[in-house]
Amino acid sequence: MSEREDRRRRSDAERNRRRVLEAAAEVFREQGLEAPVGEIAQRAGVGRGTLFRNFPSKADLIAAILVDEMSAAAARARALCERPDAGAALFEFLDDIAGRQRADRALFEAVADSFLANPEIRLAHDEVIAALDELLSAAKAAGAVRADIGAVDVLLLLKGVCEVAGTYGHVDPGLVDRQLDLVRCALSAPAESQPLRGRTLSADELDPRSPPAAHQPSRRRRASV
Amino acid sequence: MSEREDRRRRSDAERNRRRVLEAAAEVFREQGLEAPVGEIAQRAGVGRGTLFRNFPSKADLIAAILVDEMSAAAARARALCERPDAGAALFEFLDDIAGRQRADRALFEAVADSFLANPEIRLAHDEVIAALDELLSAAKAAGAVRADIGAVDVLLLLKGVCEVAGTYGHVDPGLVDRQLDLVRCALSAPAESQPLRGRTLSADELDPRSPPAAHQPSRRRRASV
DNA sequence: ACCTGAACACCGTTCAAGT
DNA sequence: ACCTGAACACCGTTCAAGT
Repeated sequence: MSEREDRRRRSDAERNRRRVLEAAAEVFREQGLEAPVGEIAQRAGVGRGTLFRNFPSKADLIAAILVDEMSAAAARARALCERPDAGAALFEFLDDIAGRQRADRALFEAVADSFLANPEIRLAHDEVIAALDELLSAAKAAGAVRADIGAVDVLLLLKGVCEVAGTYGHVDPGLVDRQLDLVRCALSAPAESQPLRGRTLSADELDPRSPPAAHQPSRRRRASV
Repeated sequence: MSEREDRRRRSDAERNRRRVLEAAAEVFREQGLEAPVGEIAQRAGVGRGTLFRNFPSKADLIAAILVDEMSAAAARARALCERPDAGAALFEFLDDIAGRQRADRALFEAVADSFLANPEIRLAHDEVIAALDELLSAAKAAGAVRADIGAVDVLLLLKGVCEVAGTYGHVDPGLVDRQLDLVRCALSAPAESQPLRGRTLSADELDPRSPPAAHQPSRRRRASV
């Protein structure tokens, strides 16, 4: 409770931390994740040592940015849940994410590596899945989406499109829209016509460290439907 | 024509080149593309200089492997064209590629970077597109696939699934099958129900260096239908 | 407490010296 | 001609020395 004296120094450090985060987001957006940390530190106006004091490794820095962007995405998804047309809301979310990926090479590039290790990423990821699940449930209820898929299925399809968007999005922007339309076809196809192999996974089961899946949901996290 | 004397020396060099290629494919398959070239040279039993004599850069080495695998994939696709059930043949090709990606992390990881620059990759890529186009035309004629998509559309969907397979394929193998089933739904959905935005691209238009697309096919390369 | 930049380790690439 | 490994450049990370 008595942290009055610390404030001054901490605020300096906190300011540096924020500067590094902003510079990193900027540099990664422009150059991709291979950009050297030296440039980030330079643009943030701090020494390299300060960068590593706040983020023990480059991967941690990337993860921190990813957490921010995932939380923001989850918030946007929750906002879309208010929309009257649930089907349109879901597809608008997919368009939204893919559009951002087109402007920011680094966005989904980061998803590949970091997931497993970082617990903060896990939390943000769960948040995204929960919001997407809500959107999806409403879209199913509205008859806009087939009943036999889950939020993880949708997220993986989206990841695929974003990966393509990162590679070819700058060649022809319409290409991403087209891929998304195809995903839409897959999601709205009648479930009876072509049953899917396997089953939808829970967010937990995507974590490689989790045991082979006991097949029983351990704790029900209900999305307010 | 008079290359008798050279043969002896060349055969040594050629053997080294092949050893490097084999070692590289092995190492990349096991460790991904970030594996150090030093280990490749060591496993091939040559000095690092020899590796760089045959492949001016690590990217060139990766490209060489990719060309081999793409040519092989194109050959398999052409073989599938003989099948009586054209729809099944197309989807078997998709399963085949995705299955290989699951076993070899590096396979599609390489696609992202190298395409643009390397002309040999362009040739192999065109070969894949041509074979896929043939499979696709037959599947359309058989009524198994909608008429309004092209080979590039299919390839990009496949790339998306393979990207996911590379990241999560080891968590649950069935996940990849499921994603492929969803792609299948997208491909076999009736074209009338949900028209796609944009238009399908030609292989040339995927090349970022090619001009903004004159919209007129410069040279008709007919696939023997 | 926090900051800094010199120093270290690692990896892709080059090249002088060998045969 | 081709091979080799020492040497170089670059980048992530650490740490002794500053304030």
